[in-house]
Amino acid sequence: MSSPAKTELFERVARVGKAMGHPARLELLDLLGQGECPVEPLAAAAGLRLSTASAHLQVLRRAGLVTTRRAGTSIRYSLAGDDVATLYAAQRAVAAAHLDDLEPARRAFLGLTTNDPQTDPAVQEISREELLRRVRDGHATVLDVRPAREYAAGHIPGAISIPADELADRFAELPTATTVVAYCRGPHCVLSYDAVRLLTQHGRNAIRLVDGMPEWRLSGLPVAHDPAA
Amino acid sequence: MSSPAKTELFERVARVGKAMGHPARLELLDLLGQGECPVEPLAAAAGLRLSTASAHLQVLRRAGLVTTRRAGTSIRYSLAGDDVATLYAAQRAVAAAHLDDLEPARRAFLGLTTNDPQTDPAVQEISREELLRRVRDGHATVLDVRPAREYAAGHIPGAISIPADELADRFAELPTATTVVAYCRGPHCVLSYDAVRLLTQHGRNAIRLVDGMPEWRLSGLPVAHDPAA
DNA sequence: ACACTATTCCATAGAACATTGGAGGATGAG
DNA sequence: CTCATCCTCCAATGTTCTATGGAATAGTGT
Repeated sequence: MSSPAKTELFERVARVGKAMGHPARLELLDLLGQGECPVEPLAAAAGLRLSTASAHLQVLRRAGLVTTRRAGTSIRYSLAGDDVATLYAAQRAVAAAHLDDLEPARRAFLGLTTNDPQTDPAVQEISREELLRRVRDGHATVLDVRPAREYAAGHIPGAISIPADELADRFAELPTATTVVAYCRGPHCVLSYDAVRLLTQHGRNAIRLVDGMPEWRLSGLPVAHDPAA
Repeated sequence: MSSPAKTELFERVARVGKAMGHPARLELLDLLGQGECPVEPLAAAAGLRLSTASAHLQVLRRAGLVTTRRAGTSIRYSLAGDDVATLYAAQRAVAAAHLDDLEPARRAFLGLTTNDPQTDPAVQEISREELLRRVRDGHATVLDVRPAREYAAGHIPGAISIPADELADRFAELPTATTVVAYCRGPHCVLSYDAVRLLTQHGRNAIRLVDGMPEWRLSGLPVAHDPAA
């Protein structure tokens, strides 16, 4: 009954799902959502061997989710389009809505203690609109705690870049009069949570922007690019 | 470097992708997009053995994509929410946009000959808005060619139900003065293509509605439900 | 042309997945 | 109570996927 042509058609669509069906590949998509990147830094950030990361990237490429471009001696991977970032966000949303054990895992990973991010004593969040309001009124300093490469690939206009692992040594660069609004890669990135906790422990007013850079961009808000390659 | 908590978090999200990474499961999602349904008709429609279909449905259920409800002696499966239908549509869109061999496979399955559905001599399509306009002006008869069960679970208001396999015997029920606009399950369903070709061969004015029932519903347009269970 | 570097390819072993037929469970009908 | 129906669960098989370390490759810069 099942025609081969039908199976073949659904198999094509399934290739996309299959590619998004492995934790390592989802993490690579998460990282690529920040901007194009060579293989080696991707592997390092995801905690993968180089050959493993390369193999996963091939799967993503064959599924049409990422593309490559040669830049000098290295090969830069990037998402094949905004629709891929949107698909990834939709999958996260479905998982969050219908899987009972996702939110506990998320809280465990991010170091959250209470159920509601709005009432967590350690890390509170504001919306993108609220951030824009506070910046306009001069009450907020926007802090990008992602690695320098990702900041360079695109960041919120006016944001200061202090990668999370340098934050403890670079407090001085942050003004004390305003609230610091930290952001990072997105809802599954620990960097801004750690940053807000660190700043708060040192008596600063610090808060987190909901989501991260890809969601900012997908919302149609402006993105600043570093002129440096 | 890769924390177990991080892998665990991404694994949860990957479960959704993995569930959408098999052609049979995508077809089941496609069918469930028409409305809730017991296992046996699903298996029959997808061309699967009962135990195979059941196993796939368990995977979908564990991934949070479908839910079950007991109705007498049978168990009705349905999509866990509109977000699942949206995710499925997004995955189809990404596959269509970035996979070179999807469109050929689609055309082969649906029996299309030219690249552009608007110029295909056999099957032309109109938008949902155009359908509404024509119906309002009395120039169109809407025809639902899906199985009776799916029509009963939700259909375009005013549509006539003639399942595709009965169409050849039931021409008489269709008015001759208006154009027949046939619709079915969606862009990966062959029923309305076959129906339009059949009607056209018999000298009727027939045309296809773009996409199908789930996309109509997700567009926020009204859906009529059969009072019968 | 040379060597260098970033990345892919390869072979393999182990893990996860899909299919199948049949046994087992729950529900409603008689 | 027993039967019939509908579905799930199970165990076994074959298939596909993943990780790994090392070899191979392909552009680049000198």
